[in-house]
Amino acid sequence: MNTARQPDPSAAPAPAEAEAQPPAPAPAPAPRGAAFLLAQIGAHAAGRFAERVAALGLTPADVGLLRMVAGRPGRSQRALAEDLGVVPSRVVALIDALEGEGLVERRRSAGDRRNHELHLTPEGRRSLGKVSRVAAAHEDDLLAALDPDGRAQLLELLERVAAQQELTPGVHPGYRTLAKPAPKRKD
Amino acid sequence: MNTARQPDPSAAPAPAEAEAQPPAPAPAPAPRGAAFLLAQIGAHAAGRFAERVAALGLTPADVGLLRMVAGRPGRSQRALAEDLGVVPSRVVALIDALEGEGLVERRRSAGDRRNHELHLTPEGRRSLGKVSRVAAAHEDDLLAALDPDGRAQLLELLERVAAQQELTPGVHPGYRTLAKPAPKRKD
DNA sequence: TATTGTTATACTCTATAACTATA
DNA sequence: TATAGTTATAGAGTATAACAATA
Repeated sequence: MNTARQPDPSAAPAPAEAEAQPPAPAPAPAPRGAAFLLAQIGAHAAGRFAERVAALGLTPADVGLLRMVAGRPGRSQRALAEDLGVVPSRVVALIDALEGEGLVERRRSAGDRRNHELHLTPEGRRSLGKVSRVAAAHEDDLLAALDPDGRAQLLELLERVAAQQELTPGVHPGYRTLAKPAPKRKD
Repeated sequence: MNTARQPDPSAAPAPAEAEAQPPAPAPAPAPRGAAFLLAQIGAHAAGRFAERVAALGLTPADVGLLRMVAGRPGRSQRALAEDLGVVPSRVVALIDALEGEGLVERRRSAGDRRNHELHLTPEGRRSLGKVSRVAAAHEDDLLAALDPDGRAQLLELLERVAAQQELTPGVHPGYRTLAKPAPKRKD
């Protein structure tokens, strides 16, 4: 795994493309707010994390699911679906994959035989351990620009924002059919 | 548009599910680092922004494209594709949509008739103006937890991270086939 | 022959809804 | 009749690659 290189079209100064444009002091209404930076860095971070866990044969969604199962073993798929904000059929597919790799186990509930209690296998636990190490490296690379003090500051600010926005701790919105693609065009 | 509500399964304490797990003081390896928060908040921000611009009949990708065309009118589709890190055929589809709504215009280049020079129409400019207002409201809502001082701090920290990570200003990684979904499973 | 833009095709992901088995 | 889980189907979005026009 490399460390943090992005292509870098780097928007070369562009030869002014003289045509009808004035010297253009601020030609591009490029978004420069914190909201855009958060979305940009967030997507970048998610992408890099995906690359890293892909090396472990996992997707970010897999990781989230492993974490939730680890956090509360015995959970039903329906409960999981609700917490993640996805449809139950999607949980089926996700668990199928994890079970196929021997990381998660479905157990028929004794009490209500319709339920599947979800549990991590020993290998699932090992896998999650690897994820933790990967996540630590990821964090360190992503915040390479900041010293411990800056990182603490950033963390504190982000926590305040997350709390005020009522984001469920540990649940990435990526599960929730990310903001319906579009209102459907008319042509 | 509402302001900032997310479901909120709120991770109820969970009845300890006694089985083989000890009382588990920290049962869930829920990610609590800044990297995760950045990804989480970033996705949330992107989703909310998508909702807002959807009200204008636009997708976030449309907005990015409008901004780039506005920033450097006359650009060719190929140049745009390179800057965004996407394949040219995708630019075709994006521009088709924007042209269909009369926001962008293709003009055959006089010099090289293979090229299409892209320009904003007056309506495209108006549309971008609306986007700016929406973006400001979005920023304000997203950072409601922070006072002006905190916002400035956050912005500064994010800018440092973005620069170190070599993120192209104004270009959301969402265009770049977000980190190939998975390494393909073996079952 | 190389390049810009376009179209055609295939693939992946996801939600919807029908279906099974339990209750 | 209602609920947990599953399967079948269809839709959206995207990349790949073949193609047309121009250089």
